[in-house]
Amino acid sequence: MQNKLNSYCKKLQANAYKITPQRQLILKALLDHADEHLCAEELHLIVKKEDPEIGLATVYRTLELLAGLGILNKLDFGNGCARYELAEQQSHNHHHLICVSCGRVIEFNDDLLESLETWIEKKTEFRIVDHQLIFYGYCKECRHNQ
Amino acid sequence: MQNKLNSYCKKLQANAYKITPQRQLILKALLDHADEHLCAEELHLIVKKEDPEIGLATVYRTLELLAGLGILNKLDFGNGCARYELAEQQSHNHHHLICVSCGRVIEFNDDLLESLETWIEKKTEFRIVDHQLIFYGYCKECRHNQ
DNA sequence: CTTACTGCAAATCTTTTGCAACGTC
DNA sequence: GACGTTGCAAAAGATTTGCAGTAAG
Repeated sequence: MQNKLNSYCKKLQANAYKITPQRQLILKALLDHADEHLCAEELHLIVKKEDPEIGLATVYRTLELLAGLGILNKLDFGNGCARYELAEQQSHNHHHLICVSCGRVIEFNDDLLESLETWIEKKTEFRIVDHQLIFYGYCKECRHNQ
Repeated sequence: MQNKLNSYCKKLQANAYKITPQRQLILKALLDHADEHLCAEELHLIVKKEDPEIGLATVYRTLELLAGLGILNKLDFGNGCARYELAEQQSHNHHHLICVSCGRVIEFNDDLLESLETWIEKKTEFRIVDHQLIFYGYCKECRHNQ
């Protein structure tokens, strides 16, 4: 936990960004909720508990900054707001199962997509640098409740 | 073209929705730009050429209606606005390559994902009803221009 | 001390909604 | 004629921006 926070701070410094209490709070909150895919508003609620003065705009600016540095992945689950996850600890090949009934987001790892990418690159001469795969459906619990 | 328009109108009527000039114009515009992934605003600009009175809200309401009937797929490429494509003529397994340089959207068909879905359903007991796969990268042209 | 960063409020952008008028069936 | 549909304007929700004050290096 603490060493991850440190490495993020180093990355900020390495790019001439300053380590501010707000940024540290936001990073800490992201680490504390590493499995949750928070959006800006939710993150704002969390960090406000520690520092009620912190502004929503700061959260947005920080998230954009961290995503630009590759510390975060910006995700779009079609809920009308962007969601974020820590990039580092996830492998390249992890995807999301979104339950259309309860909204639960389940992570799922796989590497089948890698061979697919290679095939596409050969076939289309498109140079792939990133991808997003989302499955919509019903999770185990929702299926049993119906 | 014309028979597709007819079949969409029949689907509307079958669900007790009325065939209005606005809805016909929107469907026609979607057919005329079947390869483009238009967003509400772009579609509005197109149909306004035929009927300057048509309102943006009507476009939004119609798109939502058509997506609900399965005539359209609603897509989210992370541009801050929803985009739409005609569902029917596309197979279930077609995906999008988005060039991060020029924004071009290239379609791409494949069925590798089907076996992946089957595997996931077995492994996670998640019942998949839909998916969205997006690749980000550089298209052939942008690669050559650099 | 310099320059980046913050909080606030206002602006922006996409999408939704309320409502009276209108048009389809 | 009934009721779904439209256009407009206002509202809503997410995100961005301008700016004056603040603080990190």
